[in-house]
Amino acid sequence: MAGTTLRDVAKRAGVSIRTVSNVVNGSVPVSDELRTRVEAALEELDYRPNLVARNLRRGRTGMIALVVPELDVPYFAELAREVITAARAHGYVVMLDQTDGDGERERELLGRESRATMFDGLLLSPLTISAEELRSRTNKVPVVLLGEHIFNGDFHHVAIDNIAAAREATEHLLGQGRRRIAAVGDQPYSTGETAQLRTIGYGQALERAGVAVDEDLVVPTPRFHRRFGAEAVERLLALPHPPDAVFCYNDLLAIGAMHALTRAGVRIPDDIAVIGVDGIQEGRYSSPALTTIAPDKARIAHTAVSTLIAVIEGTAPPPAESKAPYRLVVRESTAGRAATT
Amino acid sequence: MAGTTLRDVAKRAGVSIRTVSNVVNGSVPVSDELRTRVEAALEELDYRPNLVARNLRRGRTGMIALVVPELDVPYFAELAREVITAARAHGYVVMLDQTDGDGERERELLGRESRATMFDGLLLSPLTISAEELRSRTNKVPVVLLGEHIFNGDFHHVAIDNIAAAREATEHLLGQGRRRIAAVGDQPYSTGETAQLRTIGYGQALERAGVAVDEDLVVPTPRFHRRFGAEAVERLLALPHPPDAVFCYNDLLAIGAMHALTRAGVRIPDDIAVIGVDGIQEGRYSSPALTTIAPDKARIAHTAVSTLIAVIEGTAPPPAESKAPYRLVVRESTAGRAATT
DNA sequence: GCGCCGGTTTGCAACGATGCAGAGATGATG
DNA sequence: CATCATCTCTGCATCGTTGCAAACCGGCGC
Repeated sequence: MAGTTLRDVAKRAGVSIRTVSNVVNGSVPVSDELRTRVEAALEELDYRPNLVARNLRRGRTGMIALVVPELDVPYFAELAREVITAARAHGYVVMLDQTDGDGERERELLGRESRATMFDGLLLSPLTISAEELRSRTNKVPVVLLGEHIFNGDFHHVAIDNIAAAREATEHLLGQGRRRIAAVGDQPYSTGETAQLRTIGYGQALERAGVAVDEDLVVPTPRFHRRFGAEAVERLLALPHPPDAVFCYNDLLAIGAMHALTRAGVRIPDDIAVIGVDGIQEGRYSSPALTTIAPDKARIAHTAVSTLIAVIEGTAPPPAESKAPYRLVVRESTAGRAATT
Repeated sequence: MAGTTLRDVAKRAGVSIRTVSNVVNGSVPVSDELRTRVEAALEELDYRPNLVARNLRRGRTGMIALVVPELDVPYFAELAREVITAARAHGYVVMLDQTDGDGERERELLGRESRATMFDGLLLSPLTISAEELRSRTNKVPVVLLGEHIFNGDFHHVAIDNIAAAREATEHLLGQGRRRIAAVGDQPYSTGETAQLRTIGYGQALERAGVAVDEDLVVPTPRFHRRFGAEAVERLLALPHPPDAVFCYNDLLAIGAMHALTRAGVRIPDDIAVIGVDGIQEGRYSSPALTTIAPDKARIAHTAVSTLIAVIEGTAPPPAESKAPYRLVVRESTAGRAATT
């Protein structure tokens, strides 16, 4: 059952192990005669290098780990796709794990029993773990963070400018003449930093437009899932003065929100406009199609992977946050039937 | 940069390497005195076992690979989630890769340069690779197939009964009084086996109901993506006698179809009912919510992982196909506003 | 003919861990 | 008191590969 080893091939070809290795790796010149013999033997025995042994010797595995909260959340699935693609372009493969938003699981990653020694580096999209914990527990494994959760200068990290993105989203709604704009997805507690940034951006836009923030219109949600978007909308519709637009902090919330609005007989965007963040594919084909702030996931993945590999190779500049580009994609949910894309 | 090794700890604690190993693994009894000393040293030096070395020695990596066509397709993302969870329960981690439906990529997996030696086993959701290719190239890596693509007896494989599932979907529509039922997603060429099975089930249901198959209503699509569902519907609506229901071979097609129908002003389900397959979360919050045949992904993942591990450990029965359960989830797209879940 | 050179080929050690068998120490047994 | 069993603890070999440096070889210049 065990595979063919260099030794087997060497014996068969009548050369030293080292020569076979040289042929396989092509790094050192080998005479035509031996090369031919060795190649024949490789073929006959169907040799496959044992990568575990090679990795041990080389001190590199060619694997990075990507850890996201939930893979069935489209944003993370789409991001994972890009990360895998980017990693492949650099000759790396990706081990994928999910934390289910469980802090324990995130901590495990860095603990004694973690598999961290199997990876050259770690891409982490943290949900609940704090900066200090991360700093103290990082076992010298190169880490690049995805998303905004931790923003002190200790880690490389790649994210969009959440404040600006939220501001733009809100301004887009204001530009449509909306004035009672709800914000769905706030998380006013320690691990909700991304959400809090978006609330700040939302507030900035309102302020600049001279619109007062109505606290009733800022609805927190425990997670960024469809059902919480729906629940939030139900609460908003029950207000004495319901909103005329809803800025959801991600597309899933927005889709849940639209679902609830549609059920309630509210017309989108005529009565209430909806905008999300994430640019997931689902939003293109929802009814109505969802306007969204779409981060450039390919760029995020590419930057994150490149940075991580630079850290691995020791050629990285000091930790810094890298702002990823995003764009406003206007579709039916805010623009009426004249929409695009 | 390199981590602390057993040797370092041994030196520090004044014991042999082997003893440290014994403490770490806990397999062999160690006296309290030494244990204490060793544990202190482990702590002080922050020792982490080098898993690459351990794997080399043990001949196991504790990793399995999951290869799907596209991770940004919700079905695969949701399945991947379950696979990762199931694998974790068995102490395995998952390397994830995607083939983009590219046969070359699938073949690479099994080629000389593949990383297969890094995994104990492979879960493959094949899209284009043929049974023969797979058989001839499999390098003794334990493999379990997901989905219906290959169904001869050479491989373990886990899937729903596609014929029966398609029949039930169609029967559900028939049961609603629909008679002109379109089928969207046929793939009448060599690598479209799953689709072909669904077409068979569709035909069976019609036949049993005494409804003739109208070839105009069977629309092939190159892939199972939203846009092809939309395109198919556009073609169907252009027919002299449009359908009164659409059975889409997966949920993404169905969502694309509903999008196109809604845009065309067609009422769902009043004018045309829509049903999909896959039971993705997206369908719960689409407008209208999508009726679907939902395979039990957790079961599929669990069965696949268990089987794979059995193969790895040499305790597996001979290759067989395992039929996974599924259920019909009725929502608004076929049932009107009285829907559930 | 000798020494040196460049290009090949090789053996040995090492990556860091575990399997195995044996060495010590301890206590029980006759 | 000698013998033996038991329990710890240790050293060595090994997993399959690659880095290193030395050995080898034919040919060339002097």
